[in-house]
Amino acid sequence: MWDDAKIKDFQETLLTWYDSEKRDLPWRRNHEPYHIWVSEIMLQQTQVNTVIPYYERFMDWFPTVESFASAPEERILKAWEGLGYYSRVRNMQKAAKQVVQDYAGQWPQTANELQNLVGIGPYTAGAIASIAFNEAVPAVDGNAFRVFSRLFEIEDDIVKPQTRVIFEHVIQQVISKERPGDFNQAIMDLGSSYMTAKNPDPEHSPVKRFNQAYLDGKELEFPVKSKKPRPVEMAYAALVIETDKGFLFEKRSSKGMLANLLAFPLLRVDDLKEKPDDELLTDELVIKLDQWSQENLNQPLVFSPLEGQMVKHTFTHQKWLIDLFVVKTKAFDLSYFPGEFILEKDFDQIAVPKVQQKIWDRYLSLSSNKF
DNA sequence: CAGCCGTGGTT
DNA sequence: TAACCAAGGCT
Repeated sequence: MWDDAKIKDFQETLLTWYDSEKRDLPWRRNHEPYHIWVSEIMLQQTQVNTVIPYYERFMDWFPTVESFASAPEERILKAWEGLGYYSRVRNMQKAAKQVVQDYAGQWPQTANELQNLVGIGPYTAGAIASIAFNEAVPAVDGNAFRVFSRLFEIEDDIVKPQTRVIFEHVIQQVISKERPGDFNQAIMDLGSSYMTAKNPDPEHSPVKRFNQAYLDGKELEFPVKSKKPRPVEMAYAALVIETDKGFLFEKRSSKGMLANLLAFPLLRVDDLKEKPDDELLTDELVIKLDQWSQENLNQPLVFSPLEGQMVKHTFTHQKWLIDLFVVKTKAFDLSYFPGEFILEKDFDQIAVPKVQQKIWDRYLSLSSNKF
């Protein structure tokens, strides 16, 4: 471990660099906890350039924590459309209601208390506490893992949850007690510029003389990170049911993929083998779908396979292979089905996940090709 | 703890 | 293309 003089040297070197080179980001205009919070949740597993336009629009739509807490669910989901990990925004609204009701609109000011809010874990609590309230606590994200594993040649696997605690202890030793928020943000800027995962530039880094891994010629050996398994392939049938009142959307279950979002009904067909030409066995499947419609919609629909290439969509853990089946019919009673008919002109009012957009695009191209 | 939860960009 | 990466948290 470094001695006090080296720690002081590191802090001054880092913060001097940060003062002159820090990125101009919309959530760095002030230290409002609401602003910091929104940006930190958006930035979870999401790149800065992706977040910026979402952040600007979010603040336009929901200028205060009170306005966000009272917004309709469809509106907050729409604000999140395309960002992914949709439970983040639903948890955000729960947390906002906690702040408004349990804390009378006054945010808790320590990392420990902040973790009582839904969706705020160790990293986000540290980030908000240090940036908004100047508490000298670490904020261990992917950048911090990358930067400090290299500086100290820490070989623990960063995929393992307990490794975070090791890094917190190290960072607690070197963090600036005067400017903890700037210190944590400087580490993030460093991790996304000179100390990136794949093409780092340690030679020109402001902290290169503190970078033991670089000095030893082992920059790319850190951080140590075990590999994740490849996505599991799953076959689906997507049902495009068009009526005089609009297309049928299903409100998805509150658990699992794309929870609570609206989408065309999707049926797992994992017991059916794919044909070599990349299609499901449609004859068998059409019969199953007809049965499904009778049992779930109380409506004897007869589906037709929409011939053409299947839709493929890869998530972190799953790869979906989707064939389309269509039927045009008269609107029917939806009392026993969790869903609704939506006219095409109203599609832009609801939040749809990427895979749903792909299915719609494929439907449009295939059905227009017929004529 | 290990598995789950989206999307867009890069190589 | 497949694999990996990006300001993680929940169960």
